[in-house]
Amino acid sequence: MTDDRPVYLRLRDRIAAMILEGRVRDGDPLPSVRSLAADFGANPLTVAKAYQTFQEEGLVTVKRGVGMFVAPGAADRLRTAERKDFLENRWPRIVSHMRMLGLDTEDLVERALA
Amino acid sequence: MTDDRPVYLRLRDRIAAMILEGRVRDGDPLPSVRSLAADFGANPLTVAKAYQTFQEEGLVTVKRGVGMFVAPGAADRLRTAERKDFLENRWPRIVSHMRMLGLDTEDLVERALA
DNA sequence: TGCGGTGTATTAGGAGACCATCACGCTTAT
DNA sequence: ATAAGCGTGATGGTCTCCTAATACACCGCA
Repeated sequence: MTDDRPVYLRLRDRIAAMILEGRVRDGDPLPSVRSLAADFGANPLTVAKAYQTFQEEGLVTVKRGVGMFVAPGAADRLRTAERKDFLENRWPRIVSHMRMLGLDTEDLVERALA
Repeated sequence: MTDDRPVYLRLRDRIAAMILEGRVRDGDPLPSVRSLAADFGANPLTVAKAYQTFQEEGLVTVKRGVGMFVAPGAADRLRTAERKDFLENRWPRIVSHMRMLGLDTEDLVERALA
């Protein structure tokens, strides 16, 4: 209801949040696909699909038979990429939508600090 | 690429924008499903599906064999509903996402709506 | 009355996401 | 050496959603 996006994308967001919020740092081990699958009530392959998107960007390194680890500088690179995507793609649309709805600046900022 | 959402939802946004921006007013005829389909390169039934979401909310009235028309007070009701949805559901997530990225919400909002 | 416009019910196709299963190769700890 | 845990590959199936093609029912006007 609240989020109808695919499971593997929500998992991707969860993993990204762990890195961006510093809950896991460079070189730290990430949760195994099996444990994350158990936590999330999902299939291990679905979790693997989420991790795969980070591997392709070199943000996590894989040691076969051991696990997945945060790549060096992953947090910075991820933050840079996410900022760029947000500011260049998402934010302009959000702004035009807000203008179309005639939303007030004070109202938005006020709610943002709640 | 830039928007992977279903066609009927993008059409819904386009129709909503026509109403919210006052390009069509109460009682005005809306583009026929066939003409909109031709413009958008979509199927007439896909357009009909977009219109259907507005019918269910009573924002457009249907005259079979004639066309679709903007219902009385549609713009106001639509604006109210869209504002509520944005402020209650979308905006909080956007704000938390900006915080995670270390972006200044207040600064961005003021620049955007200046 | 006939024609061209309208919306729409039916039906079917296709794509994507997700899960289940089995198996394999790898590494680490016991 | 053995066992346990790890990521990964190959299949296959199911489910949901989106989209499409066809055909039909309706209305207004010449």
